[in-house]
Amino acid sequence: MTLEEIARLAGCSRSTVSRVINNDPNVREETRKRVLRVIREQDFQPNPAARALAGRRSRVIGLVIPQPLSTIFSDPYFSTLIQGCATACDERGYYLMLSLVLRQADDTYRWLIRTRHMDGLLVAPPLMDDPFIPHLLDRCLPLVMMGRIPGRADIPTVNIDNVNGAKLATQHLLKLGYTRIATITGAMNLVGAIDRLEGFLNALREAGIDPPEEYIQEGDWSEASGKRAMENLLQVTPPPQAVFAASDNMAIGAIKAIQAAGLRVPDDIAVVGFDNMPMAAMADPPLTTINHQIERIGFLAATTLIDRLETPPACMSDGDVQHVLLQPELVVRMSCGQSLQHGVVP
Amino acid sequence: MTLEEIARLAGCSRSTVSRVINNDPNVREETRKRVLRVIREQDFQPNPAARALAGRRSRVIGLVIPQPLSTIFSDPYFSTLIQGCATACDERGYYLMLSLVLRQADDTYRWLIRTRHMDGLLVAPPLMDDPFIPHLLDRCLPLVMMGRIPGRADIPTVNIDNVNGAKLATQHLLKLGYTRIATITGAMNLVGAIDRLEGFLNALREAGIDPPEEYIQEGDWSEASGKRAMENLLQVTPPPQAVFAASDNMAIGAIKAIQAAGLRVPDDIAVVGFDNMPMAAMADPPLTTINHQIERIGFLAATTLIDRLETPPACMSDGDVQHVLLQPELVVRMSCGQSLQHGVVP
DNA sequence: TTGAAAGCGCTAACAA
DNA sequence: TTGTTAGCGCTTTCAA
Repeated sequence: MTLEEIARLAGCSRSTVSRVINNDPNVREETRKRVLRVIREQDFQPNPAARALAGRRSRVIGLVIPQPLSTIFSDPYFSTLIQGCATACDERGYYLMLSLVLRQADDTYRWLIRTRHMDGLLVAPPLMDDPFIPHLLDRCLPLVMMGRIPGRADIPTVNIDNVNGAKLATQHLLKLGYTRIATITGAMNLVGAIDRLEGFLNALREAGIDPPEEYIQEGDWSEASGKRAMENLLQVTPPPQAVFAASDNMAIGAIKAIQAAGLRVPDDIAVVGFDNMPMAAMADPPLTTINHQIERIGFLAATTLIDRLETPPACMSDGDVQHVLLQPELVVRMSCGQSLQHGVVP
Repeated sequence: MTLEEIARLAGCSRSTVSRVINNDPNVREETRKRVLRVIREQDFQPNPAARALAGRRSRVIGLVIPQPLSTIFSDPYFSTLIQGCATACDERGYYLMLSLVLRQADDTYRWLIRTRHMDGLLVAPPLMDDPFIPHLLDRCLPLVMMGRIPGRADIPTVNIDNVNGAKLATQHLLKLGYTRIATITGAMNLVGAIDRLEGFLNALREAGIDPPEEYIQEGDWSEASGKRAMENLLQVTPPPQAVFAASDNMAIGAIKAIQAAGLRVPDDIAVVGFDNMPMAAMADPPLTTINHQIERIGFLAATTLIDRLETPPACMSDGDVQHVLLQPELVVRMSCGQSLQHGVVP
């Protein structure tokens, strides 16, 4: 089944059918209806290869997650993010193609771009000094980052305010009266980890507190790393009264380390996480954390990219680069040592 | 950059360049070298849309996992499987496209097929009574299943011998002297869960044991479900001396339930898992389990599919349908109550 | 509002 | 072993 055959059945020309398929307004309403009926009757779907060749666009969007496959497929964070991207693509008639970066090599990226298999790229999470970015811009492949990318205001981003989120969490601990507050950071090659650490430090600084170096432990977002980091913190004298972990995963690891040492959360040490993943509410004790809309990030990023792709270059001014910054919110549960009198449970 | 331009630079015709790109043997070695040099110099990559249109094949393979996204992206099982598929595709010059099935609806599958975006499909895990399969065969989209599919010898499969794996695990428990052996099954809408239950029952039957109904608890592969199932088993009188869980996830849930009840593994109740995931070796106590090569399943399935795609229809006889069955092996650790005298640690 | 016609960049049959 | 040529099924001017 081809455009030509649909045209014959609908009693019009191939061009008209093409216009209907592409929502061109220059079609008489009656004609449009007739064509749509035939398309439906025949269960017709235009050949994507032919569309891509003639139209110079594939309607495929790539999603690049510069992390090992094992990370992508174990952290529920990515599942949620991908769901958001996929939903937006689906609504707009695009395909989302997860670009599985098998080797973290430079030429993988180049290959990705040269193949021209996709019209644009969604990338997350941003790395510090990602060698990818310059390549992409060279090749003029439209790109939306899910996360802040330092020093490049020319790339559209959709992001949550990590600095402010970490600040909210830390300020809550301060408000509860803790003064010896430690943090377990994410992997420091990621911009998000840097930002969350900054928010933590900002809050303490504003309270006139300068934490000792040993109170800042680096993790890698995983539960195991949170546990290890907490074990280190328990060795410090004096030990912290409260810990802000940059992810729920790590917060839960920290809780386990505390409990394994025979101490109680929050009575002996309070813990706050970040991300409000499903496991946070189920933890024992339920985890106080920072809620943000991960799925929405994916959705907005994909929408932003598709909008860009569908804007004729003529209408696109340089000032149009979008930077969306979503505000997170504090969710108070039990692990910080306070009942549910503050904050919002979504 | 197009074939035509490469041809001009290499001093030959477009067809010759095309032949070089497609590894056609009918090219003089000298010519081939010259063309390859120009291709490399120009960093040329043929336009995939044009290739797909002219060649009627896209070199894209779809991977369909009929499970919720949250499951796909949390169980390390899938990460490993996908890695295998992706590696094989990469080696053979194919793209692997993860088909994210957002809505588990019938028309999603139809859409997937009609779009003709991909040359073939890899599907796992097989469901009992999957409505997908008939659709696929209608549309003649080549397909390889990763897992057994009951009653359809005409579909190629790559699978591990789940029945035998479960039997090995159960026989090991029998050999250690346990007689009251229970099982926690996977989700019973999956063929693999059915098969593992069958292997368990076979082993007991051959030993002349007929387990009470309450010794068979249904889980859903997740740790939480394993915990719940084990809690049920602890209520049964007499309680089992040993438990075969159809996945490591569930085995670890079971261990936690046993320990939460103040009992010890393996002293009070022995536990055996299935899959030999990384977490199995790290569990406390380390988990006796069934090892099989998940990544290899993915690799072989993709290879099988690509071979089929590249076999001219004329050379393909109906008898060629491949059914690969990999044999799993027992890995003895501590959770079954025996030192490392049997079995193989890979 | 519609149709005719010229490609998009490649593959593959056929001819040389 | 190589070149010529006719499409693949669509989008997109341009003209009517």
